[in-house]
Amino acid sequence: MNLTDTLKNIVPFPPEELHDIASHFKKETFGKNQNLVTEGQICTKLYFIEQGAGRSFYLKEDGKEITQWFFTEGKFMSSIESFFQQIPSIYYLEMLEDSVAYSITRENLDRLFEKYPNMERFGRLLSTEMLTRVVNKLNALQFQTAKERYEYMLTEFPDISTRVPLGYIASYLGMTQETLSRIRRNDSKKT
Amino acid sequence: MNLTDTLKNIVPFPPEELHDIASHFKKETFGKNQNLVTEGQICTKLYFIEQGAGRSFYLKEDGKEITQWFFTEGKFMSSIESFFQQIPSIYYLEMLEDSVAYSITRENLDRLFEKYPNMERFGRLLSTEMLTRVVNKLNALQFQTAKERYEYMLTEFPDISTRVPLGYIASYLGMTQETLSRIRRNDSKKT
DNA sequence: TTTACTTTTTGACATAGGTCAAAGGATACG
DNA sequence: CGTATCCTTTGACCTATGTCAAAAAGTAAA
Repeated sequence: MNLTDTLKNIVPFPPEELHDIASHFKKETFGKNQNLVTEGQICTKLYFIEQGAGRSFYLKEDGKEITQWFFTEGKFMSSIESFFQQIPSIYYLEMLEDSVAYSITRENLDRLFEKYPNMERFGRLLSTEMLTRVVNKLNALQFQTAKERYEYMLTEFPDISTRVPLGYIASYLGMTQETLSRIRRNDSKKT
Repeated sequence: MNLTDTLKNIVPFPPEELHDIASHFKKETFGKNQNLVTEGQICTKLYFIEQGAGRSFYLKEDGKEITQWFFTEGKFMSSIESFFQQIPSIYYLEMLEDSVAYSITRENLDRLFEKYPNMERFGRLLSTEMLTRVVNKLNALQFQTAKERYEYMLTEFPDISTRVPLGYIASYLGMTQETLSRIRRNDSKKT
């Protein structure tokens, strides 16, 4: 799950472009529970996760954390709206495990967009892919029962359920921790 | 709300590019309740709505229609996943009023992507914009009450509530028609 | 291994919103 | 106009899921 392979898989960049692009990413390591972005900050970087896992979440008025998305190895992570529109983030970005990531700043990314039409294409394909994922979640939330939503989540993030606390998953699915716990109990009974 | 102005507002195309791009769109008119795409078909076109309104929806197993998105004047409409990945659509596209649209095929659009880096950029910006809209809806559905979801909808589609049947809006918001009717009643009491 | 802390499970109860059925209102058409 | 059709509202009742509180299980630190 390294960066250059991931780039190549989406757009067939010529080697020299690929090299130039990759050189604009900077390796960073993060500890478990470390925040990359907090509410109100402008998210200045896009991260590629080589190893580890993270999430985006926001705080409701009553202080409860609502998980918005999970990010794992081989995926790009950012507070998308904040990063692309350079506005204060309403989300926190938090690593859930010790992680290794490669980051690129907005300015550098924009330079790459200017320089390589392939890179524009990459950006377009990445955001349409993300769009279809988000739409899938939307469909799950719009009219499915708590149990069906949990099943959707198992297909979207097959391994996350064993890697993060239950409550994070529950809020991601728009239900309480207690409800999710009960769903799991019934699942294991039947099997 | 015409096509060339909309294009120009998103990316500053030079006039000759703009002209070439616009010439690949074909004017089409549709009657109220006409379907542009039905379930199982591959969506071959992207539509720009100059006049009118439409929606995408899917059928649940029990036959109920679930509205997924509304499209109005000045917006692009398509079964996004089907159009971009050329896979059978799980959604219907339906016009809700007599409408005028400009359509472009996937092949022609791809040619424009090849020809003009500006066009790739346009595609990228369009999909990030759509992404943030979808994320907004997601947040509304994930942890808000029926009433709050209705309020979200009034900001996202200010005029749609007077243009389409109540049931279409209710399913868009993940609630029943009866619930939405009750919410509206209480709203008007208080005002 | 004892202590402290975090996460998950369980139980009792409350409630928002769903379901079903029927009655009103609109709108369109012959 | 009159009648058929569609859309919205209302009422009565029900259920999935939320809330609150406590117990249990798991993990880490000392």
